[in-house]
Amino acid sequence: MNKPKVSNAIIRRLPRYRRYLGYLQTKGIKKVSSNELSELIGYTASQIRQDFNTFGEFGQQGYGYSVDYLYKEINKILGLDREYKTVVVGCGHLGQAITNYTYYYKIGFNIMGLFDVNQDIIGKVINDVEIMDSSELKDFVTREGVDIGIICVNRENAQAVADTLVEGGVKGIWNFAPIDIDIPKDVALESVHLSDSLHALSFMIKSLNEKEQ
Amino acid sequence: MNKPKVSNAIIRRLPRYRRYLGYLQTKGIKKVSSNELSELIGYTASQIRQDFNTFGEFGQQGYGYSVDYLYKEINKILGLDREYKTVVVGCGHLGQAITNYTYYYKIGFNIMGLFDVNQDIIGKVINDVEIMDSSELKDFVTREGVDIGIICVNRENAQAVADTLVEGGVKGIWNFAPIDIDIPKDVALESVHLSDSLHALSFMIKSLNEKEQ
DNA sequence: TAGATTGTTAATCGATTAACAATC
DNA sequence: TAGATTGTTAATCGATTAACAATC
Repeated sequence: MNKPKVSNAIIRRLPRYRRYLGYLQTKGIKKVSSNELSELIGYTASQIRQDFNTFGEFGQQGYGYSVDYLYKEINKILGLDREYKTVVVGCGHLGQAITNYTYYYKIGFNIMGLFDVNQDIIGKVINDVEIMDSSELKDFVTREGVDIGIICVNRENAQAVADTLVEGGVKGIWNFAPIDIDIPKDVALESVHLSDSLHALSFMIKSLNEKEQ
Repeated sequence: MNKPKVSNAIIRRLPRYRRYLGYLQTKGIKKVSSNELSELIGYTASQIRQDFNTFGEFGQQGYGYSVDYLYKEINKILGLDREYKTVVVGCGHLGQAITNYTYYYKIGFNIMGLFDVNQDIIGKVINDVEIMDSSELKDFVTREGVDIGIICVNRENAQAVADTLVEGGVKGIWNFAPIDIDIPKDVALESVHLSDSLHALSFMIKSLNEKEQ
């Protein structure tokens, strides 16, 4: 009922904490202090403690944090302690890359269906999932109770696909089309704007160039 | 000499301004006020004016901003008024998607070479560029004066590829491997952490769920 | 117990927003 | 000229950092 309202800055840091804790786990490290994490990740120890304490008390004074426990708790915070039924719309290289990626690191995101409008590739099977005609998208999403739709179509069709996904009842959309799509505010939206990212890189290169001169 | 030190927040907004100004251009719109931009993009008019004035005076009091002029100026600010020699390392689906993408929206990022370690695909041609053996990467980068390296290899090999690119003398790296690579601070680095993005989406879905209950 | 490190409050810093004088 | 809108300063807000008491 009472939304705690977590800032976007913290949301962006959480997956990073998770990544490093996973790394420590593979190293067999059992315990870590905020200072050690600070050295590893690059955030201040103070910020790390503040971030964790937004969600609970996960440490032990005088000792530090249990890597295993903290990793599990952050997974819970991120909502990674469950499975998400997922579809990919648009099976070009990007769609296939994302499908493989999600398949490979399979932790909770099950690709239930692939969709495309191109008749030449409909019927093709990728990672045990058949590519279906996009005209079946809405029915499939509704029938199967799909949670997440991944949009890998072009700019022109992205909004229409998003509308269909929302009508079908998805809870979240991961958008790769280079456009800001519009959806109801009770559906989560995460967009990856590759061109924006590339242009930010261009800016940084230019800035470093100017500094040198 | 004197670095103006532009905040990361502004850097992230700049490509977005560019995107919307490009959109206004295709609509044939010649003039826009900070209030109109605010409505369109979602930032406050005050922030928009502040952002622009970090770099210069691009508007005219009582009138607004010339779309064409502002678009050109933002391109200059972003360093998009030049060409970048670019290579892609790793030609799986992701590498090919990025190659196609960069080829399709060809504005300044020329893919000069593609590299992979897989002998089965070396020699294959994508968008007029042949896939070469990764062992030739460093020589190629040095010889051709490559500016940007795009890393689309797996986590295990990403740091080694980055090292090679830096040795070859690139000015910037666009990294898609799910790891924080380490490079000298005079080389620009932009990482796209797909898993972090997906996990942020998961968090947002969970938060919206909890709000509903 | 003494030392270490968290949890948390208070201080600082930076970014965003509001307000308005300048001026087209 | 009057109206509109920028450029810019000042006020506010929020996020980060510092400090330290609590406590393992």
